[in-house]
Amino acid sequence: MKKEERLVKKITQKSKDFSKWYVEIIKKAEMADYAPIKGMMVIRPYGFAVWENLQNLLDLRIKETGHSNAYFPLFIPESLLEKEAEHLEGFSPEVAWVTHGGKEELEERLAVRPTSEAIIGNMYSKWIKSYRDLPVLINQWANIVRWERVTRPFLRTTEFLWQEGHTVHETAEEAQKETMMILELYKEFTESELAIPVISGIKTEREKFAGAEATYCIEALMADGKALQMGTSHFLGQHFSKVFNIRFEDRNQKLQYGWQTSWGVSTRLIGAVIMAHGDDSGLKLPPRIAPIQVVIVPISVGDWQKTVLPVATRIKNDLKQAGIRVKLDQREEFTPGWKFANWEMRGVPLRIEIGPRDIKNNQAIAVRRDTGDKTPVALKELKEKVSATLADIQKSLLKAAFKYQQDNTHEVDNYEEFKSVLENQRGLIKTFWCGDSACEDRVKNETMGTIRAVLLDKDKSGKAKGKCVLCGKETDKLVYFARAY
RNA sequence: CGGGGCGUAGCGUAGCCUGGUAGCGCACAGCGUUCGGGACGCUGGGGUCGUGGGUUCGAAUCCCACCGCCCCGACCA
Repeated sequence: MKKEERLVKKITQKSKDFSKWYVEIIKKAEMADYAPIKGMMVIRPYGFAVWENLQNLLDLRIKETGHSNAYFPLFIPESLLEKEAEHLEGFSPEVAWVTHGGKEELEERLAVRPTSEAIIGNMYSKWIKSYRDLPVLINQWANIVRWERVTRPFLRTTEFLWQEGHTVHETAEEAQKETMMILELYKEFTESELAIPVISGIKTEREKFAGAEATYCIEALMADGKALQMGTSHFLGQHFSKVFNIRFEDRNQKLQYGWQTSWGVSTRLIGAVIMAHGDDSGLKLPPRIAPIQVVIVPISVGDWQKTVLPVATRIKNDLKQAGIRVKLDQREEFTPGWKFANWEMRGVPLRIEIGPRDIKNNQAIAVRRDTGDKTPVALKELKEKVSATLADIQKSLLKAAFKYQQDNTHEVDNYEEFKSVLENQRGLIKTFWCGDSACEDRVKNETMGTIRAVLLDKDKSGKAKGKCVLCGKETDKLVYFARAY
């Protein structure tokens, strides 16, 4: 009871006003703050540390699969951006343009990159001459600007950070294989590091990336029942290689256009982590990406500086040596109770309390952020217990998120039920769709639901055929509908 | 970009209708007592009342324009 009162007092409840909760958590946990420019935010040190952890973990995977990092220019000449018509049309409403250098008006406008296919394609055409130059497997970590009308911290900001892979291959099969490999890599990454389960599949024509042949995606279900696109992997075919003239002489001495892919995830993932795991007490960060995995709060009573603090310090050093990101909060201006609440707000996965009573018993109290469980742990076992508990928290966060996803995935076979689910419960709707964009548009107009992904064959698990939820036509397209961010 | 709502200290707000010294809580600073779930007392600092213009002797308050934010639609990682 007391606990609930406290929470109500401090932050908006997640269930009561999700949007407000989300923004409040971000500000109070010092993840980010609004900048004095519309739609732009400052990622504060705590939030940026999450990004750095996430980035490192993903970067490792990208490199393990044979890719190298590089960096391309922020500005893209208009003439380059114009080359792929569909691409330009898709992005032009949200491109920021540089028109002046100092006082001089530029002869050609420069786009602030909304994505880098164009500038990278331009460079690749210079570098690729032979099949021996392939595959080109390059990734870049960069900032992107898209002039969005509606923005939200992390989920959609005018400028955001991301990673974009751009590869070129000899054959369509190879490029397709790369596209799918990255899709799987993203899926594995979000599940094992962010503890967010995702659905994956292919986008419809309507939803695919401007200029791509096919867009594959991972999508996660958020706590308000809306779906969030977490990452995309595009099979670009030869669209860009044809317009940027990326040609090579193949093994039969014939000139061929390269087969390309591009793929990316962004700082949006941080927003997903906040929404997926957070609760009324604040953030819950998965241990794998938490800037602080363990916080030690000494109980500052009596001559604690002489009795408690040395033990707390020793614990800190032990854990640090074991490779755990640990912080000892020995500030005197705050009471233990305040610190408990504060670190919970910031989502630290595990707290260790140690006071005079514990010292006597040669123990400390370990408190889990995910469950709230308090367990006394013998000091000599602490290192092992902490490591094990962190691993368990990571697992249980994923498990809880997975359960939520399952509980909110509705298999539906008629449109009445479809509408009612989307209206009342939201969540993911798994159903058949004929493939006709007229049916897709009708759903969007009537329910605001969109097709998040068309399931790939391997994920269909037996359900090969069914009837379109709208028109009733026989189809093999099993899809997920949802309202989306 | 349409429809609605809101801008007063870092945050949450009172005051606006009926023009006349900007107030409160939290946070912040200092000192002291505290400290096992958001401590308490005393003292103190902090305000272009979103911005610009107008009306008026006088504007947070009335009028106009603009900007920003939130919600609901259209567009998107």
